[in-house]
Amino acid sequence: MTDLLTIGEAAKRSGVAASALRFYEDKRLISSERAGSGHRRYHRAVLRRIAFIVFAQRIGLTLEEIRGELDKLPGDHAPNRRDWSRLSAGWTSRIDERIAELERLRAGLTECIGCGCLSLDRCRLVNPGDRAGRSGPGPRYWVGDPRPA
Amino acid sequence: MTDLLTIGEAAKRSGVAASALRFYEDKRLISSERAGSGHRRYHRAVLRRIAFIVFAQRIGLTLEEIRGELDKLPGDHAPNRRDWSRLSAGWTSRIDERIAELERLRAGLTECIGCGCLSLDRCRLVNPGDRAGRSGPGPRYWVGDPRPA
DNA sequence: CTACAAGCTCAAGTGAGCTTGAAGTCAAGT
DNA sequence: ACTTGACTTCAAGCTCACTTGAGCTTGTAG
Repeated sequence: MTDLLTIGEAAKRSGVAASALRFYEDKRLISSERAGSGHRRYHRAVLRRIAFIVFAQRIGLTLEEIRGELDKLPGDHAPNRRDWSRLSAGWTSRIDERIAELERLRAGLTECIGCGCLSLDRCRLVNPGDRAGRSGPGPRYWVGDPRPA
Repeated sequence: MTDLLTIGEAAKRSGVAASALRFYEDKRLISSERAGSGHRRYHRAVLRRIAFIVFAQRIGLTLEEIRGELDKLPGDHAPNRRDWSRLSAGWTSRIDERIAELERLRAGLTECIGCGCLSLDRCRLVNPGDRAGRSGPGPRYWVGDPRPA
């Protein structure tokens, strides 16, 4: 047992399917070396990278965005504590905004739904301004959001 | 100006695209009558229904689930305050769970990322148990989640 | 009467994030 | 030598929530 992992081992340890790991590699979120056979060999460090990816996904980042973050990691040394935490610096506000929205929605459950104000043009809970962003279910351009060119 | 809306008016008032309204109708989330011409005519009440849909989506329900909720509305009278609020009864806990997760994630930003514990098999922040559900980005069966039969 | 905007249907396309299948290679055990 | 299982690539498939386009009809303003 060296400290290089096969894709199966990496999948098992991370809980992420091998097919997903190949997909991530294809999208340049992770990288591997190859054994003589052509089989992937992962450094143990890939596990932390994968953890970071899963973490970031839960927060709501797309793989594209996550790749952008990972690209900021230094290439000259193995990323340390500070390197990782720098990446997540901006996330707190993102989380805070989402929590704030959920709290407003929760308040609306008792205050707003069913009352006369549940109306898209009048109720601040579901007004178009709040519908920007992509944190809802499914990949869609939020109603009222201009599509990217 | 009767109290029946064309699809264009409904779209404008709700902020939801006409194509989406047709799509919702196709999926039986809303309904319309037809003018002699075959054009859709919506009752004003559809606006509240649409508001409910948008609201529920922000909370993280799929259209399928939303349809299930809407089906619970009484057919014998126009839904009133109580009818609507009954629907959202179970949502509070759903929101609370999601908020709790986001708070844990936020805590992890300062405590956990970059430290030795950012490891998928050890860190409670990103462990597989927390990865169930569909509240993240994109339609996917969360890693480790069994696919529905 | 003529534009032209708005509506219709139906099929196909989009995007994210994967999974699945086909067809083949490689490594280990019996 | 043979089987089994893990791996490879590449293309195609899948879900969700829509949007877009083609081709046609309807409604309205001048």
